[in-house]
Amino acid sequence: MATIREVSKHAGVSVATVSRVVNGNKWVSEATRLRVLESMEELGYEPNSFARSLATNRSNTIGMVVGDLSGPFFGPMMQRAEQVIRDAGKHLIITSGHSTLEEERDAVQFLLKRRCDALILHLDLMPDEEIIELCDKSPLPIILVNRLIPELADRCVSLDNEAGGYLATRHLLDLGHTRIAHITGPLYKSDARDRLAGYRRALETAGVPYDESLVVESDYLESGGAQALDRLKRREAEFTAVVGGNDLMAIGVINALRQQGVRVPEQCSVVGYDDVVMSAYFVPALTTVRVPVDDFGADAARLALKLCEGASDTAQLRFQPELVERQSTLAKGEVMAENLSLV
Amino acid sequence: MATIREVSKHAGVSVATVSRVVNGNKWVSEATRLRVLESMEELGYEPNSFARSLATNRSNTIGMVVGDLSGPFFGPMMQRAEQVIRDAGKHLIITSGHSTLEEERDAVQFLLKRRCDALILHLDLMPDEEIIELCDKSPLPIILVNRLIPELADRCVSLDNEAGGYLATRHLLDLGHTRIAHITGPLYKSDARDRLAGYRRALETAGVPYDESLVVESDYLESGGAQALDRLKRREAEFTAVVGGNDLMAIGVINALRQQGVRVPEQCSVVGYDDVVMSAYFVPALTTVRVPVDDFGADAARLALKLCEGASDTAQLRFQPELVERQSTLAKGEVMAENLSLV
DNA sequence: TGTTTAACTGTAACCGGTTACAGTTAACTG
DNA sequence: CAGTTAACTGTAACCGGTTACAGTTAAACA
Repeated sequence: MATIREVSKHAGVSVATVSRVVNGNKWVSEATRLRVLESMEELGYEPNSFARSLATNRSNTIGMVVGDLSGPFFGPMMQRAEQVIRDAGKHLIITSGHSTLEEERDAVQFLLKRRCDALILHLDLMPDEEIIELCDKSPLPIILVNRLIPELADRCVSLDNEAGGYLATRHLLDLGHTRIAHITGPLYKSDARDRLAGYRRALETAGVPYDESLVVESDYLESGGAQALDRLKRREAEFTAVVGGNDLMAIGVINALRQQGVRVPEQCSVVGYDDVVMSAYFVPALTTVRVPVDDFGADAARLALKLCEGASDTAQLRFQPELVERQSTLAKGEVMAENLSLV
Repeated sequence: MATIREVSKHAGVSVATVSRVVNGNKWVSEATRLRVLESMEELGYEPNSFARSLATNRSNTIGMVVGDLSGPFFGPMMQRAEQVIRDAGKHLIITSGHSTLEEERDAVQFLLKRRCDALILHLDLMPDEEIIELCDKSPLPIILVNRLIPELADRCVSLDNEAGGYLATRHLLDLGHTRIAHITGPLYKSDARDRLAGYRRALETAGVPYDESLVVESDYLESGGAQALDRLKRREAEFTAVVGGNDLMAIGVINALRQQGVRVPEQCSVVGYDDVVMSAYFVPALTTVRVPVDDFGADAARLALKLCEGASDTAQLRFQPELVERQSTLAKGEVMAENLSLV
């Protein structure tokens, strides 16, 4: 592979001039530029990215940490982010946090060693303080996705989860339901707490008393949805609708209800959260809260690129959730059988 | 950030010695090693990966091209590959081919410029000859995933699609079906052709004549499944079962059948291909052919790492498909209504 | 005792770019 | 016409590692 010195010799100019041509510096005469380009072509010259990075101290790489490379949630986010970053001529390195704190730290350190130009992080488990310290210490721009840390608000791309919880619950209230169960995600995660807060606000606004026995904390997994339903049953809770903390748990709930002979949505309405691809295919198609993960990806990438350029006038990026009505919810008036009791 | 020279000064040794310690070279006395390690610790030294790459001409990076970062198919593959590669202390750079030939070429060139140590490619559109030429020209190891090119067999991690097509069809034959439609993927793709070949072999083996009018070429998309069904209908084809070229088309077919009032599996059995996550959740849960994409990822990564180390004694990695029986197929004896006719 | 050899360490030349700085024109200004 | 400036080009130092080679020491061997 040809080097810049070979090209410079071939074209009869200095290496500096070749470098200028390669980097589009304007102080090169048209004649020289053409001669150099010709030589480059002829020798099949490709700049060595290692040398370039060493000299400029920029890797032209943006690092990304996601919880899971295979989950339905992150796919669209990565897709759009990669698109944006590649269009800018840079590379995206993705690593997975695998949903353990240790792995999350690892993944971040891994990317830092790699001297990425910026980092886009989706961290589930790392506590706020640790992230704040991380941002303070590292010299490179760091973007947080799907998480709002007040101290770093202008580095966060997030969704208003409180509003999402409100929206889901409000939808059921509007349908006439008043006994509404809520299966939350792990409450050490802020998104789960926020959704719960939205659930409570919706009830309050509608004048429906908050009933602790209708709320179960779970784990965002399908199996967790089924388990949570089991706990509600043991509590002898009565309800005609369920707000799932995410789509997977909602699907778990529906499957478990079905096994118990309860028909959805006729006897019990269920709302999900995330609008994962599968939700549209599931039967009954899931009514859910859409989280614009793809926009997260695109905006996080754009923000990262901007910060790489040295910009600092960043505005907080906060998205509003939307309700997607499908077939898993029904007005209480249309409930066919008597109210559901799992006792 | 401390450099190797600062560390060497601090420890009172030469840069060569520090480098030896960092790289685990054995010709260093224990005392010196400890002194150097202490200095490294004290100064918070981290080797500069650019400089290292420049000097060694290795990037410690493996590049991967997939059709789509967000699809259900590639997720598990990336997940496992990343795991394996990170455990080896290297990085994975993933780029997406976005299902156009132009983008596929782009993605590959992008990674080559980056001077990855090896490439793992899932190419849908690039013709065999171009890939062969690519492998001949580039000095680095290239692994092909989900594709078998005879000339490069020892570089391919693939599935026996012919066997898969056979398996799916055989399953339906075993259930007593004889009028079995097949909706193929685009026949310029070898996997679609192979599955079709398997379909034919199964019929032949069972003594059922091959009927061209039962085969429709489509596009691997859900909408394509519905369209294909439409074409069968217009042909006035009669059948009691369908072999889908992949899960998405199978789901498209089932949804379309349902809209026409045909019940699945009672009136028509449908088999998918891929065993995408969604298939288990779909109602009826899809009977399908499992493609071990996660193993593709892991094995491709391992193979890539091995080739990086200079190994050359590679054996071809060919997986056998498995049938996953779920609820979308039923014995013909149990067909409730009369045979299905869409006329 | 002289010679070989193993164990360890250092010097300096690379790897292939970028870029500060200096130098050379030629046009332009006062 | 001297002085300034814009346009262009080259030299060489630098980025921060790796590693060939040479040098030193001390133990092992003949």
